[in-house]
Amino acid sequence: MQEKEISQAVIRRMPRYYRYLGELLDAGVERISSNELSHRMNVTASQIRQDLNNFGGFGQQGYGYNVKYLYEEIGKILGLNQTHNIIVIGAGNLGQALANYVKFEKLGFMIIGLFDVNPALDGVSVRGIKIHMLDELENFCAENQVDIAALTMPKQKADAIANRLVDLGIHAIWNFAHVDLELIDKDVVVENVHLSDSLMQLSYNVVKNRNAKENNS
Amino acid sequence: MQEKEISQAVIRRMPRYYRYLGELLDAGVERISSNELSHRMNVTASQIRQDLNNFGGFGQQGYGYNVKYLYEEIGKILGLNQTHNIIVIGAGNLGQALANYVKFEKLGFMIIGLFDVNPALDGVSVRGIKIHMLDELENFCAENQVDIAALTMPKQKADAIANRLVDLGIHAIWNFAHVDLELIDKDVVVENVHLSDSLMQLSYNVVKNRNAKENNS
DNA sequence: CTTAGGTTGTTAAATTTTTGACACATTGAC
DNA sequence: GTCAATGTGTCAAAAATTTAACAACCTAAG
Repeated sequence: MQEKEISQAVIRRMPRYYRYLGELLDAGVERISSNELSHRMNVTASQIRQDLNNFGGFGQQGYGYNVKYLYEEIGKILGLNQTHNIIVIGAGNLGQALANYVKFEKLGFMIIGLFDVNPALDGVSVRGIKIHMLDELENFCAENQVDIAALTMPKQKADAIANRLVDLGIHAIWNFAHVDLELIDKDVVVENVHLSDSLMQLSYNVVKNRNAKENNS
Repeated sequence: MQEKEISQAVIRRMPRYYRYLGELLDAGVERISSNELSHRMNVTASQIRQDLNNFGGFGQQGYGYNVKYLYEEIGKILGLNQTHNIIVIGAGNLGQALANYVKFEKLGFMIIGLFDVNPALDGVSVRGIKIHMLDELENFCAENQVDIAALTMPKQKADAIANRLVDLGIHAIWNFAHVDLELIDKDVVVENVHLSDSLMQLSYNVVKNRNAKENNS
């Protein structure tokens, strides 16, 4: 069905389009041209048209794009027309932060369980979501449809748990641990969120900016 | 000093090199060739050499790269040879998660204060880091050197606070709010961490993977 | 000292990504 | 109904990024 491979560079931009279209929708805007959207989003109109055309022609010449229609179509492309059940491994601050983030539910991502090894957390609930002990993982996965696992535990344990999850039939991992998971030959999709990396990128740009100023003065 | 602009694509890869070199260092490895590193990291050796050469020749023909030296040099490039003071705006779960993340300190990023509007949090400490009320922001910035502000509050307030921070002399923002900050003509470096976007990317790949399997069967 | 093997820095080619240009379809005013 | 204005989809050009190739150089063994 997927006619040709679409580059991840394009995929990375789709959520941003989705966000802006959602805002337009809330503001009651009915239609928008690639040109106007390009001004708001600070990208070229050509890129918007090119990106969208990877998935089909959603616009109409002389009219532009219907905001509601395009919003829904991008939602479908991103798989937001179905719900995804998520479990979070690691019920520390970050795990609990994810559980508390209501926004995800609006997008169809339901956090249905948290797991940890700390006995003090056993049975505790976060916004109605129960924290389980890690050894209950197998039972839980047998009784519930789990689509995505978010990994927020220390990096030392990440690899072992990732492999355990894949063997349990979970083929998508949202990885917050500060390692590149080694899942060679496994049928699994991984999305990394490396906060330290992001912070280092910021740091680089801070220092660059500071140096540029000094040289100008 | 910065001879030519280095593309953000290269900068995005530097923290990953830094991480792998740190692991090699811990493992007691003294020297490494771009070829061996490329196998471990699953990139081309050519890309490694090309990337590093943007910043100067750190290797030696016939020898390779000295792990310790290269690690330190990349650290300098990323600005990790100096400390950066961070304040976190929003002391909810995510803000507290950041405050609890010891790893950042090892990299030289010191979280020196949390801010919130919730009176219940006034004076509470997270790992020794005090939570202040948001109206103390001006005083705090006058009395402390603040390099980076992390924004973890709801998106509705993000823009106003970002502008307030810049006016207070903070020129770097680590933005977790689910908006693109509007800081036109301001002298500020922004690094976005859009968790929802990341999750949508994962969702796209999940659905794609699922479809591919169905078509093969 | 010589030489075979190994590895970088660098140049060139290939590939991917982004931008520009325009034919042609649609709208809406008159 | 006509026509100027608008705006997409798409093709081609430009720019950026990645990969390949190789000369120059270093290491280390004999």
